[in-house]
Amino acid sequence: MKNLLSVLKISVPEKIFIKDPETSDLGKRIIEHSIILIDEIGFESFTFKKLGSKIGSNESSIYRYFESKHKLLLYLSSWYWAWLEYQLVIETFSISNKQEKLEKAIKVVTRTVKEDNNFSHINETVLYKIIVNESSKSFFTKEVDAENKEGYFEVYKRLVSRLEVMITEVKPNYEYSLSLASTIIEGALHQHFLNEHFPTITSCKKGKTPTNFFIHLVNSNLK
Amino acid sequence: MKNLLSVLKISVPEKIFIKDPETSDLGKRIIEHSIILIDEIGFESFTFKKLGSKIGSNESSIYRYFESKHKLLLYLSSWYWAWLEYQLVIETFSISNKQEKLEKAIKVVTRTVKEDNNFSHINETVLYKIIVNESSKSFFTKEVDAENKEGYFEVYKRLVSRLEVMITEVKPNYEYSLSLASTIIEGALHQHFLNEHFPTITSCKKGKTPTNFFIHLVNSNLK
DNA sequence: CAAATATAATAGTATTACTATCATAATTCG
DNA sequence: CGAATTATGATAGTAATACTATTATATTTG
Repeated sequence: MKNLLSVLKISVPEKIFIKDPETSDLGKRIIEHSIILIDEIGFESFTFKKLGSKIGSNESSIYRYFESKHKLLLYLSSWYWAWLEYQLVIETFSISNKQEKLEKAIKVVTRTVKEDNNFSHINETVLYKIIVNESSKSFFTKEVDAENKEGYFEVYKRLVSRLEVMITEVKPNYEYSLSLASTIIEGALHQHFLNEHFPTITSCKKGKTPTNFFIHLVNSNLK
Repeated sequence: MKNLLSVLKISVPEKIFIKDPETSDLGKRIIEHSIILIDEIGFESFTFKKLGSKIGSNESSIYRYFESKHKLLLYLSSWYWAWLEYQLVIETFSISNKQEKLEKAIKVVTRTVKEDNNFSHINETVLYKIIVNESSKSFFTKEVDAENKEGYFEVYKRLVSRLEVMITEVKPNYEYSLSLASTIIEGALHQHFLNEHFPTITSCKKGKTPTNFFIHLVNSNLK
């Protein structure tokens, strides 16, 4: 994976940023440390001023890359979903058995990101924590519909669609494949959150993972 | 329902408020209009100052009821879950067939709140919209664990537990009943959100409701 | 009717989420 | 190489936010 990604670039919708952070050293430091800082203090308390002082740069310089911290969150989310999509595609590509392929897909989209793949400045393990805890704030806004029209959520929607296709392959006449796909992806994040903060309302603990839960759910559903 | 609730009072954990808004006219107006205003402008743009001018009262007076707008959101969420719990209990109480009872329970917790039951100053239809769009912000914070210890999420967790009990009644040896219960409750909100904002990634449209989806899912799962 | 309590009015504070301007450093290109 | 362009930094400023504090005025209760 490391080798492949050294030639590929995770692609995020262009309208999300003013200047592509991948094109400069400062840009990369913005991304790298925004992930760390948001994880540390939470998205609400996160400001460009604080980030600036963390990376020894200026607030105004960060504004040259992102219009607002909301746009930065959109960037991080899109990046994560694109990265997951990439993994989904390569890890299922060569599997011809439909059932097996779907099972692998569920594994990929529901597993906890624990190891840092660090082919880049982005720490995926920490980014994953942000996705679990903060990413929904990127769409629970009054501007969702306008931003959706601008294509800000394309990557996420494409990932759901890819999973949906695999579900439909296994059970062509199933009426709720899209809802099942979106439930798996969002539900896995939610179960991870519950495991960490509200363990009394999740079965996912001691070896029982969200992956186990969703594979079991899908298997008995599509039989 | 209207009659029963005129003697009952929806009970919200006491630590959430400074002064119980149910005990005064101003308090009730705060709740009534905060729901309308949050729905109108979104939780981010909502302020006590704006609410004050809407209800012809003063910012400082609202602070005597709630420490912060975050606490107000916790109040509204708890109120909603308590109201749902109440409906869950009465609507399933007399059903002795376990399968049928569970199905009714899923209906109650996944249905769209469309009609206003207006036994009180609270418009449940609008409150439901807030739950779909804003309520997750009440737990996606750096203070969740501390607030969880204070009991702020008790009502929500109790609702999940009640559903879990009914699932276990139908299939005692099922390993993931808690995760299934939490997935149904959170997942239904998510599907409602998708239906409104990202219709391309949900099957729930034109007569196909989140209720249909989850009932189908659970039925084929627990068979 | 006095005392207690609730509400309103006003002021003040540190911080936020920016925008604008100007200076300086680094890069590119003829 | 030197000029022009572009990127970054420093500073200042603004309206709004999320409060706290104080004092005044209603309203309720005993």
